[in-house]
Amino acid sequence: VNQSGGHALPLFLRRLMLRSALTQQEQDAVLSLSSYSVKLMTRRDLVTPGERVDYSCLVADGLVARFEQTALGSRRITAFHIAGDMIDLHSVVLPVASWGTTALTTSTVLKIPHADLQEIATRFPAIARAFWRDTAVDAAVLAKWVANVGQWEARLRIAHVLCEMGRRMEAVRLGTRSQYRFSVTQEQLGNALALTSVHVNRMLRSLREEGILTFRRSEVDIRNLPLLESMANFDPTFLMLDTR
Amino acid sequence: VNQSGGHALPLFLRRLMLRSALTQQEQDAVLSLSSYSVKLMTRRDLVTPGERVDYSCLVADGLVARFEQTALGSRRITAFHIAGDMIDLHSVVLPVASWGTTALTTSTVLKIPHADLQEIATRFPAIARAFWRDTAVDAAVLAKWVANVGQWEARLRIAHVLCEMGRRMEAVRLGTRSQYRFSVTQEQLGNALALTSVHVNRMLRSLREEGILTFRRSEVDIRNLPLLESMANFDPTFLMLDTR
DNA sequence: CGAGGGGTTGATCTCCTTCAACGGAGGTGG
DNA sequence: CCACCTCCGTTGAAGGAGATCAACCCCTCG
Repeated sequence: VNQSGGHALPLFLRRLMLRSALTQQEQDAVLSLSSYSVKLMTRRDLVTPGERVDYSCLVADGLVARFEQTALGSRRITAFHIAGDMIDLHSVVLPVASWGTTALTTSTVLKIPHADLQEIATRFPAIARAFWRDTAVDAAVLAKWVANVGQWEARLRIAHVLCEMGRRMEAVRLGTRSQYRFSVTQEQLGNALALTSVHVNRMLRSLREEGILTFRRSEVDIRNLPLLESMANFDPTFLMLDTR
Repeated sequence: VNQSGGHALPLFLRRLMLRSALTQQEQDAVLSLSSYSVKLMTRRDLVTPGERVDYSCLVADGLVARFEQTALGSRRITAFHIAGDMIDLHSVVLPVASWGTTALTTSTVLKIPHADLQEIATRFPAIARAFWRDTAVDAAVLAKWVANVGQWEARLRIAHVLCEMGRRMEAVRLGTRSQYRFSVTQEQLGNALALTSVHVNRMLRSLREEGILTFRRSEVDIRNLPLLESMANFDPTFLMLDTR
């Protein structure tokens, strides 16, 4: 109960407060949530699709993906989650998730009982609103992905995701918007963007050859961020990371 | 205030209650929400992207689409909304929407002030939870779309959407899961599915020639629903329309 | 009756997939 | 400590699903 990974709750609170104002009392309630920490190896599933859960997962460290799965077992990544992200806040109100979550790298995750989340949401309407708001932002990001995957050619899709991740990394101080660690394989990146790993590789090469960015050994280094953002038509407002 | 389109609130309440249990008192609170009804012609925008709104939109009649828009003006449909759908419940907690909404056919929409929605959500935690849950289901549907658009070839994407709309139409008694009115042009359907209208046309033809379904003059008639659902890998649970 | 939007079909082109091979880095066991 | 193994990245060649371009049709509405 509130063992290691103790940095995650403050991080989560900070993210909540980027989007919602909370009183000191409400902040304390969030910080005193009980939790237990779980360490996951690469490729370990955290939640399998259709499973009933009674806790939500807060990433303390590492990289976790949310995915859809068909009856045949094929998976499609629909979201990447980094430290400070509550992956499945949704499950508080939808305990039988339609999606699954899996660790892309060795990760530490805090499991927080639904009962506790529900309790503080009921006690503090502002917290309920903050949770609801975070779920709404999540939907907005997914809507952007639908548009992104459906609308543009491979290079621009890759560009868009790398812009998005940069902003999110920066918001939790895991790097800057143009330099950060992103431990996905080209295969996984392609899976999320509806591309084959072969084509992801070729497009990364073309971006590299044009001096726009490099992506080697999990390190993203965007050399020409304004160009990348403009070609991807990237507009960060949908992330709701610096508004109030 | 609560003029015509008066059937919409009961429809909305029924949909909420498919997913959440509410006491009589809570039900009354939902039904007595104030609203004013707006009639929209085809291709009229209801909310433009980036606009600040102080009301949410409940579809009473017609077909409304939610879309993403780039700086250049190109649009991508990310959701279809039918009677009983609260299109942008999200905007209660995110008043500056990142998306827009537009009428695909002549439609009637009830605008419900955020202040009122917020008020009943604060007064009744169960209603707050029901709203939050609906937002979570919306995210789940979007996640399915990400996977659907990214994963399968054109025929199967079309099949999947037609299965989805059938279930939703049936849930609000606008038809059956295999026969319903869906007033989108092939252009709009393609826009939502990342396909050109030309290719949508060809795929609909191939589905028709194989006796699986017809889609003429806005009327969807699925002749072989089991086959369609299985080829699209359609699993209706993500819609949360018959669970509790 | 004319105009315009949407549906239908054909021909060509292209972006991306598929298949296949090889290389490099890290990890493991002898 | 080195050999082996496996996963991932890299590159080439060929094939295909869907886009693009361009007609023509039908229906509706003014």
